[in-house]
Amino acid sequence: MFGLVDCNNFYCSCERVFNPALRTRPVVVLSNNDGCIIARSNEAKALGIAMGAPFYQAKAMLEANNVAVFSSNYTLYGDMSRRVMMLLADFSPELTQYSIDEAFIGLDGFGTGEVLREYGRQIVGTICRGTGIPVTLGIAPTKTLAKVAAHYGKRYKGYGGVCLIDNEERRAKALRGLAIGDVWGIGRRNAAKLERRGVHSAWDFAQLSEAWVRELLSVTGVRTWKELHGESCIDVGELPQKKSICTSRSFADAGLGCVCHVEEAVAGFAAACSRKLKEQRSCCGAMTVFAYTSRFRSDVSAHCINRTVAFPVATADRQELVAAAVGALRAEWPGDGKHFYKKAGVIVWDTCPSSAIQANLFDPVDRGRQARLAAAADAINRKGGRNAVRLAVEGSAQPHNFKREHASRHFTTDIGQVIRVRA
DNA sequence: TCTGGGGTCCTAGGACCC
DNA sequence: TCTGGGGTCCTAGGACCC
Repeated sequence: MFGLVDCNNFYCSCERVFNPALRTRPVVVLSNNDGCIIARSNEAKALGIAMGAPFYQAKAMLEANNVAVFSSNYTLYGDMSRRVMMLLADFSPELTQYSIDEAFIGLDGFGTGEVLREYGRQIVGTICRGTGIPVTLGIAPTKTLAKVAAHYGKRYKGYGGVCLIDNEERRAKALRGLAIGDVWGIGRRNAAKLERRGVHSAWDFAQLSEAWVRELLSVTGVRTWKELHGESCIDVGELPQKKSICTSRSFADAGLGCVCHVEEAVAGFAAACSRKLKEQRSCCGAMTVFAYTSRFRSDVSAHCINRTVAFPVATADRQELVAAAVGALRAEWPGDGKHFYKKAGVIVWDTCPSSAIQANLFDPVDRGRQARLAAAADAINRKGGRNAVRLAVEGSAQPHNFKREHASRHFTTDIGQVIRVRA
């Protein structure tokens, strides 16, 4: 049996933990740059606020309904996620974190029926008491069915946060009541495709023949189909090293028009990629730098920068990545001063473990010197904070062109920002 | 005026090999 | 008049997830 632990409205719940006055108010959290609404409390959902709605369009409505609005605070959410996962790890020898707010756990050997349900209640209760984050647990013989169970667990209070699909009767009932688009692995496109063919519920989908599903949705669709039948075949597994790593951002207002500003941003993205690569102990063989103008505006001239460079030897070196990114941007910069770039980013790919780098006979870089310099810089940054020492081209490293007007504090990671309790 | 930021997997088609 | 039968690798595009 598998359990899926899913934090309810995770970002909103994180904000509520540190601000009890929010418990009776609807809450939303915005994407980077205060662009879109990406998390909603149940009360906000009830107001009809859509996932992904542009903030500026919803603003008046949010104010009218006394909705509390927050810029995203990933420092806080990441730390709260870590706490949830740490508590969860005590309940099962197999834990796979699937996203910032979700994890699968193995539940074989923890009993069946009421015994298992009671164990589930312990899990949910422990996390809620230990972190203040409400969670739902779905339990079923496959991961897809565990997702289905969690779906019902969230909707019906009577389950007490734990929903079990452990027999044929419950499976059939659950699938009959679930819209096909709500099945894990069936996205918008495929849902529409299936609807057109008269498949409206998860149950309808399960009644199709395997060959039919294979024909329409390929092998990934067949895997979902089998999972709905109770045959476990999706392996979420321990996440291996990432094959590509992207760091990108949108810029506030109309965007950036000067090469020096975009260059500063791109240098920062490359530095972030270097850090992410080192965290997973890998190097990259190539990098892509991109920047583009707003895709929503037809009144200004559009332009897209996109350049890929290959490294002679796979690297994660900050200086080397930043230099490559800046060089690529400059090589593609049009120089007519006509464009305002709304978004830019750096993708590193072709990754390999840093223990298995293929050397190059004609390597132009002095690797020994590079490694010593990087080690010294990393040591300073471990002590003095992430960007205590950085490359000049990265600029202030305090990004001023990202909007965060509704930010909460770093309650759990900065001693200067912890909650003060008055006597 | 303003519209997020990450990832993975699969397939088809083209280029190449003998 | 007629023109084979295997393979691999790469890329772009599309689908999905949170």
